[in-house]
Amino acid sequence: MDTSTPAPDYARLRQQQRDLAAQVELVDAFQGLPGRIAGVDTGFEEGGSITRSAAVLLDGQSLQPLHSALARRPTALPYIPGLLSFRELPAALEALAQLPAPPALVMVDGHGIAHPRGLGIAAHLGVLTGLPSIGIGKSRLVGDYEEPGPQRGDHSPLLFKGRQVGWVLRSKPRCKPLFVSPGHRVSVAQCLPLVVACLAGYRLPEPTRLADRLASRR
DNA sequence: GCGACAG
DNA sequence: ATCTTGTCGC
Repeated sequence: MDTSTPAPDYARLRQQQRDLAAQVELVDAFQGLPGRIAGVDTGFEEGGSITRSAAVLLDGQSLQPLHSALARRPTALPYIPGLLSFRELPAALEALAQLPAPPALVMVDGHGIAHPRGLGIAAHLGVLTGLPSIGIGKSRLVGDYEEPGPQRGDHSPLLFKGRQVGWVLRSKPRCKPLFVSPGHRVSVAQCLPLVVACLAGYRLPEPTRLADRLASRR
């Protein structure tokens, strides 16, 4: 008999993204710096057959890690640009749910609304959990922009289909810029200062940097 | 048809 | 994302 998994219906997944994108809220759910911030990132083991997600909870003021969690799952889908969230979200949500306390904001490695259909992994995670979220991409998926200045903090708007979907941020001198976009319940204007406030001398903001260490390296 | 394309 | 050590430059 055939024990293989049925072929994923990519057209269905894309339609699901359009439906969920309609639920994204780009209005700030809080003011100032949240007391607890979570960072989420995903890596792979065994040549890609195992998906490994990490979630780290940090104190929003000191940026010190309070707790961390790991989740492993058999990889269900291949990597397809634009459909990344369906591949990484199952494990990422599991890791996030293992944290002892819910964060007031989640920073995810990947894009927010800077996506072909407005639902990058950070936006997808935000809509499913109801939590405010921000996407931190390390390279461009969609949008046009001017190269930001060389100083830490220099930035320029990321434009897509006639509107601003995020920012391109020089988080560290001599390093490639970061692509910052809101996920859910955070405004385009506020996602930038929130990420800048989490920078601690590295290219990636602390939440995502710490989650990356657990999901990939160590 | 051709080029682009998160992790 | 992952396979992989040392090495050049700031």
